[in-house]
Amino acid sequence: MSNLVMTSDQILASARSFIVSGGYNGFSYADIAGVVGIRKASIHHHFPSKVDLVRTLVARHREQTEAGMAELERKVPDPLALLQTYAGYWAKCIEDATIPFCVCALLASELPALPPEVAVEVRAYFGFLSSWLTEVMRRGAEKGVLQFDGSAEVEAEIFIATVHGAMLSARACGNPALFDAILTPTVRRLSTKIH
Amino acid sequence: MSNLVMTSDQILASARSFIVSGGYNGFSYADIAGVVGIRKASIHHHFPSKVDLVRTLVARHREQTEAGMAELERKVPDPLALLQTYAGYWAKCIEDATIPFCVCALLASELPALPPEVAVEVRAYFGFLSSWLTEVMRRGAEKGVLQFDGSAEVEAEIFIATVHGAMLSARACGNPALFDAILTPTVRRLSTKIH
DNA sequence: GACAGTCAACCTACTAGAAGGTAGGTAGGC
DNA sequence: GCCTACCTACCTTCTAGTAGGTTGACTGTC
Repeated sequence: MSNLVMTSDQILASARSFIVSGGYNGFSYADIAGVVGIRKASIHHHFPSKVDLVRTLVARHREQTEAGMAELERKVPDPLALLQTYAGYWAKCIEDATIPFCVCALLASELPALPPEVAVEVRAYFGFLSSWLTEVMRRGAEKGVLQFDGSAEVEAEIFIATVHGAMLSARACGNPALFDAILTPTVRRLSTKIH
Repeated sequence: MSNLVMTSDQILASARSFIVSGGYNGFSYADIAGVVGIRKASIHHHFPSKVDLVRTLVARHREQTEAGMAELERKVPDPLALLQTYAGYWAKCIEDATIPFCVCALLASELPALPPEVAVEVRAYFGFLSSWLTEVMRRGAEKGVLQFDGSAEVEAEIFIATVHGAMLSARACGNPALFDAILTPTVRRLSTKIH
C-alpha cells in the first residue's frame, strides 16, 4: 500500500501489454519481472499462478469497461454519438499505440487453448459488449438517430465484429489509420443524417 | 514419397490445427509428434526449425488461397455471388468445425510477437486479400450488382474486418451460427437487389 | 542379377535454457 | 508478534534443437 503505484497494478499493466502483443502464451513471469523491476518469485506473492493473474486482469478489464460505458452513457446520451465516441476511443488507443489491441479480443482468438477460468471471463466480456451495444442500437432506432434493416441484436454483432476486425487489419497492415478508415464509414452508414 | 499421405503434409495440417486453436506459442513439436505419430526429432528432418514450419504453412496457405480465388472467379463470375460463396465457405468451415478460424487472422493478432520471417508471410496474405476483394468490389460496382458509398478499397477493408471479426465473435460466444448471422446481412447490404 | 553407394525418413539419446512454481528466509511497518 | 512485500535458491517439466545411428528404397556398375 506504501508505493506510489501499487506493484500489483504494475504487474497487471505489464501483463496486459504483453498479452496484447503476443497472447496468453506469449509472455512469462520472467518477462514481467524484467519490466516491473522485481524478482520472478515476488509476482507469485501477488498472483499465485499465471491463471490467477490473467483471470484478475480480464475480470478487472470487464469491470472497467462496464463502468466506462455507464459513465459514457451519462455524458453522451445520443446513441449515434455513443458509437462515434466508442469507435473514437479505440481509434485513439490504436493510433497513439497505448493499447493497440483489445486484450479480450486477443484472448478470445485463442479461446480453445485458454485455461477455463480465463475463458469464462473472456466470454463474460463479450456477453456484456453484446448486450450493451444491442441496447444502444435499440434505443438509436427508437429515437430515429440510427437506421438498419434487421434486429438491434444482429446490428450490434455486426458492429462488434467490424471493430475487432478493424483492429486486426490495422495490426496486420501495420497501418493504425486503417481502423478509423473502416469505422468512420461504418458509423456513418448507421446514421440517419443525410450523407 | 512412398506414403499415401506425405508426412510433411500431416505435420503442416496438425500445426495449422494447433495454431488455429492457440496461436504460435500455443503448441510444441511434441504436440505435433503426438498427433502425427512420429518422434519429435523427425519433425526437424522435415522442418529444421519452428519458424521454418510456420513460415511454410503460412506461405502455402496464401498460395492455396490465391489459387482458390482464381478458380472461384472462373466458376463464379458474378461479384455478388463471389462474396456469398466466400462468406459461405467460411460459414461451412466454422459450422462443421473443420477450420474454425483463419490461421492468418490468428497469427495477425499476435503479429508483434511473431518471428519476422512469419510476420512477413502473414502481411502478404492480408495484402493479397485486400487487393483481391478491392477488385471484386470495383467490378461489382461497375457491373451494378454491388452498391456502396465510398471507394472499393474501403469497402473491401470493411468486408475483411467483418469476416475476421465475425470469426472472433462466433468463437467468443461459442456459437458457430453467429458467423452467418453477421455475414448474411452484411452481404445483403452490398447487394443492389431489392431486399 | 548381385553388389556397393547414396539418400530420405525415421529413430534414441541427449543438451541448454526457459517455463511455472515452491521453500524458506529477511526487512520493515503496524 | 505478526503481516506484507520482497528476496535467494531451488525444483520439475517442458522447450526447441542436435548428434549420431538404423532402416529400407532406389541407384549405377560390373
